[in-house]
Amino acid sequence: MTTALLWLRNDLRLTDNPALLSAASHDRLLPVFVLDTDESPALGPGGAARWWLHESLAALDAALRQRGSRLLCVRGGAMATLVDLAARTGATHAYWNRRFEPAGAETDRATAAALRDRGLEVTTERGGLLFEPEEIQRADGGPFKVFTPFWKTCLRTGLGAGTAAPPHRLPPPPDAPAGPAETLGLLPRIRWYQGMAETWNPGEACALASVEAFAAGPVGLYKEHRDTPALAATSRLSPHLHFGEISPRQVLAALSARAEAAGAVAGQESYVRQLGWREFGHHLLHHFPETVDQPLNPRFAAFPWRSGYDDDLARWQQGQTGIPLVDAGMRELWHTGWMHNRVRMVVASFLTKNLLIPWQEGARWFLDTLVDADLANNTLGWQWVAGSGADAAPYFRIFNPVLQGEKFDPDGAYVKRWVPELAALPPRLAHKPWAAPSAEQSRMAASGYPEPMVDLRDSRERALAAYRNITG
DNA sequence: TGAAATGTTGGGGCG
DNA sequence: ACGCCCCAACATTTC
Repeated sequence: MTTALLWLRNDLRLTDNPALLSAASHDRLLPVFVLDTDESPALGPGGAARWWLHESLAALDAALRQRGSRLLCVRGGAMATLVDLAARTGATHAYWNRRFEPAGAETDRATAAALRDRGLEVTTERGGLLFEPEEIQRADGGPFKVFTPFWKTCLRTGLGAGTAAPPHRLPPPPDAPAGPAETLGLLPRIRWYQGMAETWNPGEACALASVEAFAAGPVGLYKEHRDTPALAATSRLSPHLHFGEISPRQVLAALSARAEAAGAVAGQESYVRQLGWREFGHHLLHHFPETVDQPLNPRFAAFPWRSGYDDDLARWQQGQTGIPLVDAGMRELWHTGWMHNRVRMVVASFLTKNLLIPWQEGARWFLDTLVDADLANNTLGWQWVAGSGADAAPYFRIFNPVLQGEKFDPDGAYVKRWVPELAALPPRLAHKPWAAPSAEQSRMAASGYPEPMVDLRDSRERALAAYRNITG
């Protein structure tokens, strides 16, 4: 008689889950999720992600129950919890899929050692990346810092194929206390997540439905429409991927299954390249863990960020900057827990360049408000925009939110959706309400829409001057 | 996965 | 017909 612990973390799915498949060969199986109280709160799930996590765990529990199993959710130190559960259930084996965030990987090493000390056989399986961070290296063995050669190496290595079907039936759980998702206390008392609940359906079943829907149509126009935030042209898979409700291998498989029907080679390539950025983010975080809050480029340690910016930071967070595209993005984020990627770049550029507020503040806000809050992707994105990271945009690449708006939201549909104060403006003026006739301006002022908090030209010049400070 | 300034070219209006 | 100027359109450079 053997009993296995299956430690689930960012792999909340039954399909293509290597650890689950291996663990299912035992007589008894206890799937467990631990909300790790030893983890630094800054690295744990933020508010929006906690809502998602709750829903996803509940969905996973339901799916497990259909197969004769169930999920145990526990709050506590991860290592102590697993050691305790092993003792209480007489577990002989433990399984999990590897994860790659520095703190998590360290916890995993310590936990594996502790369980092995107590006589368990511990097996870790391939995690939710196409390539584990050490699998891709430069010819000299070092890590990549530039995306294109990284991605070429990935493509040359081969993206792999084949995903595992979910088991029909799972071994029954050993005697153990019940622990539904509610015991984790992830949901806030105030129902601020209403907008998220209206926008998203967490859980594996919905992840699978989303990828099928995307593969069946929108991916064909992805290359053309991916930068148009008013359209539903992107996959919206980021939170599903973050929690591992679907693996990137499954995404690739779904795309290639539909490839000929959709006739969408260019769109697919362009989309798969985005999965490549996800791989690259994890590669970088693994090799440069300090970049979570330190600039990868050491020159930026001396950057003259402003101080005493709390009020300005709050206006950015609340979508009250007076710049339509920035405010629309920040309000979309607050309401839905998500923001279109083109707009993420614009709001990030505005915070770091036009407001000279450290990118770490923006990164922290995103981690707290995004349902797809992912340490690797978020760190890469913010350092990229700030110009301090790997393969970064040169610092002087400063987005002009008016031009970006006119280019990617030409009729103003996106900004009007999230900033209703702008509804009456003609498309020509939707991204620069300050140029509207004065009667229209006073109407907007009455609706509460603010004047721009900075002059875009002056603040651009100020940013360039600050940049010259550190480049000498 | 930038924007703005500066340079170049060529068509057309006009004396 | 010709030269001149203007300026849009595009290309290049700079930040």
